[in-house]
Amino acid sequence: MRVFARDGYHRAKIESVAEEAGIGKGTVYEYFKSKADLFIALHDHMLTELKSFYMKELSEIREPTLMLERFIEVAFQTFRAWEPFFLVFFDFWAEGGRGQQEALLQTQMRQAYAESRNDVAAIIASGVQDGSFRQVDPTLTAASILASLDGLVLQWLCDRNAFDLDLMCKNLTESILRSLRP
Amino acid sequence: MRVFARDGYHRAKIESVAEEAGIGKGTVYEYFKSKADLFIALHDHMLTELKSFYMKELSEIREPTLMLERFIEVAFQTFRAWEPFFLVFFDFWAEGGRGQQEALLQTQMRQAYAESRNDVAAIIASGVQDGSFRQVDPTLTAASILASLDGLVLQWLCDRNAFDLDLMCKNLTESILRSLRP
DNA sequence: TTTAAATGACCGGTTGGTCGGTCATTTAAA
DNA sequence: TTTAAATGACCGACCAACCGGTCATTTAAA
Repeated sequence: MRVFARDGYHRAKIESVAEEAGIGKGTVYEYFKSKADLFIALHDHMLTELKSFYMKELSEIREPTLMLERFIEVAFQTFRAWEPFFLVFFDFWAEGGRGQQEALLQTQMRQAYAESRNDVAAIIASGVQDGSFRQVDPTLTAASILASLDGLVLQWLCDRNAFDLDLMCKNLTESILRSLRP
Repeated sequence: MRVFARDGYHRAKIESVAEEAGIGKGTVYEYFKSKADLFIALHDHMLTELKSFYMKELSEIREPTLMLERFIEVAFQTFRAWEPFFLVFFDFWAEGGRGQQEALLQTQMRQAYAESRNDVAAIIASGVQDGSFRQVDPTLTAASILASLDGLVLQWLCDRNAFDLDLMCKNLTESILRSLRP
């Protein structure tokens, strides 16, 4: 993760990865078939890690509004705390977005996105159900909330002075909750 | 643009670019110092093109609400119409997001982002001024609107079946306008 | 002693960039 | 008007660096 984050997928050398891991280059190939395979494994691993973090932080909350609030808050926390993590996403997007090569990566990204949308959509739907939120399409709304978050990391990683993360978190939470008010 | 969109920056061969342009490989180097130089020139060109398109579509509108509505609509139009254009953005983000290499690209991306934020912020600010919108921080709000749009192209390009663009456009417009209502 | 893991020197394919040379067009001399 | 010189856009064969992946050898565990 550190090497891919620093150098990007294509510039990253297997030898650097080995070095960072404190092993020999050949040893990398004892565990991973190829560079692409290693990259995909990293993608898997990161998504699992991220998801389990969210689960832990949200597990005890039941109320839709609070859940959504907390979800956004946690997202912003991860931006700061797992910066290299998100830098690698640049490459996942670049590689997986283009179907041509790395079809497997694309498939996994689609699944992961779909899963995230469903998770968030479930929160929205329950809020619509119990009247906390107005009637909206849960999936579309979930997609656009995730999009805001993705777009903001992107913007922030490109220029850490673009905006203050805490202020942005407040601002975004308020906007989203207002847009969902019945 | 076509070659970079299809193959991605790193996989794209100068020879392919030359071929696509119907010229010899050596000729490319008569006009561009290096692959990176060509890429940066493309970035410049695309941003100019995009901006002039927005200007044309928005020039006659004065009312902030209508402007914002139209802005989002135009954004969604460009997603569909200029697909390869946005595919290249994957690589701009991946290359420019990492300061290490390609420092020039990063600088230009930061400027471009800042400029876009300012343009949108101006619309928001005028809406706040004339009472169409509630009191919000124009820059933060502009950043998050742009983020939504960026995030949505990303998601849509990764999986064109993720959601319907027209429905999403309607949904997002409504959400944003609601969140800005006084 | 046997087996398995680890290693890094090495190989070969790939590709960014170079360079000597060609040729159509323009300039200007005759 | 004709001819010759000058120009520079264009070309692609070639070079050298780089790096993913292999494998014969070493190390160490069982």
